[in-house]
Amino acid sequence: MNKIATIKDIAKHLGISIATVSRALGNSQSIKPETREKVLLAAKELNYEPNPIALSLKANKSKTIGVIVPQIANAFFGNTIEGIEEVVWKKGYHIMICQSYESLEREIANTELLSSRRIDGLIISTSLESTSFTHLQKLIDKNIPLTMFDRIADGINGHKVVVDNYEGAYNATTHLINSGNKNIYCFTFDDFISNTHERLHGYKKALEDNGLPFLEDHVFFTNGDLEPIQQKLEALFAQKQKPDAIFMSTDNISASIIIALKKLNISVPNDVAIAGFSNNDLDQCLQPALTTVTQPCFEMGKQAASVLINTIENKEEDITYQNIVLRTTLHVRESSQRK
Amino acid sequence: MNKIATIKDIAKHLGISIATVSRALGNSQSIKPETREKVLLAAKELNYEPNPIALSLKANKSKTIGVIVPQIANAFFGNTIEGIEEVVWKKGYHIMICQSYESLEREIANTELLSSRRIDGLIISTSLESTSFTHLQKLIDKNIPLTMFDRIADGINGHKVVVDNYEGAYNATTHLINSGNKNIYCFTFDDFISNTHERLHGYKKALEDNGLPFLEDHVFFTNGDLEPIQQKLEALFAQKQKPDAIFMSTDNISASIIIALKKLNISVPNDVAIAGFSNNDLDQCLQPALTTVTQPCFEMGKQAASVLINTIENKEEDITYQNIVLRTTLHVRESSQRK
DNA sequence: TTGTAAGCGTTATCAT
DNA sequence: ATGATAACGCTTACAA
Repeated sequence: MNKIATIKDIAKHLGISIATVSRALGNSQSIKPETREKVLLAAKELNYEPNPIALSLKANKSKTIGVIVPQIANAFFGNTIEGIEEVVWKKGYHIMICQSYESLEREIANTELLSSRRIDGLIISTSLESTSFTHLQKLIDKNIPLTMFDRIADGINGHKVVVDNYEGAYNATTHLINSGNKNIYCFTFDDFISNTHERLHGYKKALEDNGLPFLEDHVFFTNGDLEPIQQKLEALFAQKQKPDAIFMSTDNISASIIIALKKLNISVPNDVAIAGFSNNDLDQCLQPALTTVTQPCFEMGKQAASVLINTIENKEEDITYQNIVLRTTLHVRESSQRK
Repeated sequence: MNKIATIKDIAKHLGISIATVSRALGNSQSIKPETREKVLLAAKELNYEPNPIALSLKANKSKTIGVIVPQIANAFFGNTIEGIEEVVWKKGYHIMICQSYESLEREIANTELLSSRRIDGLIISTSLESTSFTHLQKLIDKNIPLTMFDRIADGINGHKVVVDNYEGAYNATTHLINSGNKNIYCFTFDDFISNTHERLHGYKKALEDNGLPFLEDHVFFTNGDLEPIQQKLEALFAQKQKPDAIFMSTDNISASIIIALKKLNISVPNDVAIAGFSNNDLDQCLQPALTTVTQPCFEMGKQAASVLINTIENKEEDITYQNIVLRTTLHVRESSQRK
């Protein structure tokens, strides 16, 4: 059993003071080169590793950034976290990841836990249940800086990193229209969460700009669960006036729609054209007829972490919160032209 | 700006000693109930939150468990981490997640970083490059307990949580044989990594038990990248003696094979039957002809965390390392019967 | 029942 | 250039 040495051990070993050891190990000028040499050597010999916990206590900084996402196993968030990590490790920080599982209650619990763990900052994508944000406000009151990404809280002071959801939805819908579709449905989550709100807006505007009517009953609100989506599709395709196309507002919804269409034996794009937000590699590969709007998750994570760490390290200055908007990419894999 | 109070603040506020506050806040018996009341009240008023960093320094425990996996965004590891988290948070610990990206170098760097961060234990699934495990041995020498899961290092002292890879492979291969297939290929990673080693073994044994020959050239070693897999398949199906079926040894390989077959216009199960390891929901849904061996990721994570925390909290006793083997599930979605 | 003080590992402010 | 000491927040003998 190899106990990790402390500066105290080194001091004792060398018969000098701990202060001198500390200076030798740090960047201090006021240290005789030879002493430094000696200390460095002893440190290596004794297996010294600085104790970050002691440093944290001293500096009142944890060098830890909290991350709260709905679910890691979701590819979108998984990839974003990779981006966060890339930046964070490089800057000597580490991350503590929590999952809200789309529950506001757990999100609040996580926020409090992270705060009590003395994180230096928080990166969050709020849960679908989160309509009130007092837990985030509390954090800000404690002077813990914040980056929100993807799903953001408008009234809250913090960095905001999002993609241009409006544009993505607009482009996808426009693509469907240009492919000759007129009777276009929208499957989305709701009109309150920041990102789906914008996407619904993009869908509407694309219709309008192309002289197509926006019909309330063409918007179906869903959390992405397969069952209700399948039922809704079944009902829609039982009508005499069937959908030409569907704009899918989220990852989950896209996945469920693809599966449901398969189960219902509705062929894409022969029976219906589909386009929408999706970051899942597999359905890109398996569905050549699917046009997807993909988000730069990795880049998003990098930006989110980058602005946050900047703020953390320059706390003395006035904080100016960044509003970063990234572009989505429209992947057209095969014409969705109706026959 | 709401500074978080310390016990010192409370003591000053109440005009009593720090020690008394500490006792009131803890489980000490030797404290007058009224004093405790007073302290608790003041703590609430002043916004007191215990500082885990100070506690760590005192107790020489970080209440932190390190987790190293190849990649979070991979559904298998994402789900496992969810299981780990479930247990860990409940026990008052938290996790620090690192990714090796299948690189031994990064795995070593991560191990050292986590160790210097004073983790209380490590949960790891080693990278595909990891054939030497001195970095893990170093950890054990530092008395940091270890759980390995999925991909394990045989010679290393630590808990091991795996699925019955042999059985899973045996069942999948047997299923292919029972469906009337004789000329069965195996696509696998290698014969050294613990899990794929066992899977190859299961494949062989199933052939043997059914009186089929094992042919070296029927085993294709691949890291799961699409390109080489597609080329190999193209070559195989250009032969006069085409494959009847393919046993796929890993998640990635399964995904790439499905995509490649699609691109090559080889139909499943008409042209070829396939079965293998896969934990991706999507391909389960999209490929009714695919028979999959799924692993209980979530359960695996729970077990991994559970045995580790037990060891951490009972360090005084002799450590007995657990060897936990979970069962896989064979999902047969449609007969892979050859026509 | 309460207070005093040492200690966890480190840095920083004094002196020397 | 170096040493002694206080401080970070907390727990815990030891004294009172």
